[in-house]
Amino acid sequence: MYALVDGNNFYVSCERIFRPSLRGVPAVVLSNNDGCCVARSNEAKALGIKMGAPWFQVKHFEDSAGLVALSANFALYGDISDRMMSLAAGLGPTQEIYSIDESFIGLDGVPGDLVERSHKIRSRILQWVGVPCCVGIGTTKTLAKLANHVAKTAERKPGLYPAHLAQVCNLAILSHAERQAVFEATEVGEVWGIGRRIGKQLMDSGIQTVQDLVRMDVATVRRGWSVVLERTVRELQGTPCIGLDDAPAPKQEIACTRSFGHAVTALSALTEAVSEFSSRAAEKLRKQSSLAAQVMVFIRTSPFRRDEQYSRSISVPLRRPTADTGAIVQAAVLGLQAIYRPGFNYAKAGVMLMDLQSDSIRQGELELGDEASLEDMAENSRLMSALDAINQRYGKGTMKIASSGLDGDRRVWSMRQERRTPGYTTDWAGIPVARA
DNA sequence: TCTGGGGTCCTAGGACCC
DNA sequence: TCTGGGGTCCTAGGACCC
Repeated sequence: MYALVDGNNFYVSCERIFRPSLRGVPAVVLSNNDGCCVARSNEAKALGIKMGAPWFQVKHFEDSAGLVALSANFALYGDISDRMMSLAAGLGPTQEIYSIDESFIGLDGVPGDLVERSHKIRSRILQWVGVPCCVGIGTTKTLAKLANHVAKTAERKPGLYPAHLAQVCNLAILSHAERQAVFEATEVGEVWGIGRRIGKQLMDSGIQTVQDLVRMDVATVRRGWSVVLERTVRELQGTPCIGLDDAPAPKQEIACTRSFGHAVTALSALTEAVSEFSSRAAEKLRKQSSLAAQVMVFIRTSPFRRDEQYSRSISVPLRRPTADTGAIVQAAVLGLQAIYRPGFNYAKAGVMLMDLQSDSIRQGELELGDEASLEDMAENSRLMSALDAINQRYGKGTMKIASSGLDGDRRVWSMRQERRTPGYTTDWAGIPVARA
């Protein structure tokens, strides 16, 4: 048995903790670069604002409906997430943190009434952290996800589902008829694992509701679609196929990519950006104690513009697996020089570290004399530890590689973030002040 | 004018092996 | 005239997730 605890409109809810004036009003949080709406309050949803809607298309609601938009404040969301997760963990013996606002809880062996227990955890999270969340319970992770959807939707759109399923929904204790009614009221596209593409294919072949999908024969699903969809159907039928992953493996690739605040044409600006992205990626790499054997760099123009398009990437193998910022930046910049073409308005660039391996395994090698020695490598590794320690203690970017540009204002490629709230819980200067 | 970022898994097809 | 069979590994691309 699994539960899924999921924060409602998570980023907006985080912002509302410290800005009570946002409660009850339509509010959205924008993606990086203030580009798209990535979180919407219920009031914003009611205005018809879709997930991922470009900001410039819904901006008019600012005047007409009092819509408030904020830039993403990931330092805040990450911190609130940690607090929420530690309380959610109290629901059962095991926990998988699935995303910034969701965790699966393994419920095996939990005594008593699961619904009552979930309501308690839910109010504790609301009271102690300030984030409203919903809990879905089912015999498989896919069913728990579905139950969570029901719990949220029953709250937001009265009438679609029975009112007693709002906030906490345990599909496993519903009567057969009640569960069937829920399945019939839910479109296949809402199911975890069914995206736009497969959703449309299913609809086209007459499979419209979850009930239609559950009734399908798994062999037909496998033949007509894939083993992935077969797993989803089995999970909906109550056969667990996806286990709880409470000790996630280290990442197999690490990326840092950004759209620019303004189009960039010069190689010098791209070099700054690529240096910065590389060094951030290298930092993440060291954090999970890995080494990278390859660096991929890409640059591209904006597909939304009429201009002539250009998009290219290149993989640069590293001479030996490394987590050294200098070596990774060097490789990325070399790659950039190889793919750069003058005359284009570049909108985005990125760096990905690939072929990751643990830093506890070192490939031995022959000393050929013309390359950095093992002593140099050890030296660099100490340098990186010092760099990370300084930035950890005195704040991100206290020390950085000079090729990423020194003067913040002249970095034309920096992303736009015009509406960001302070780091209320992560920055001394951002702590809210209460006045008498 | 203005459209995010960071991941994972699966499959098909080609290269290569004996 | 007539040219095998059975594997593995790698990669690119597609689909999905939040």
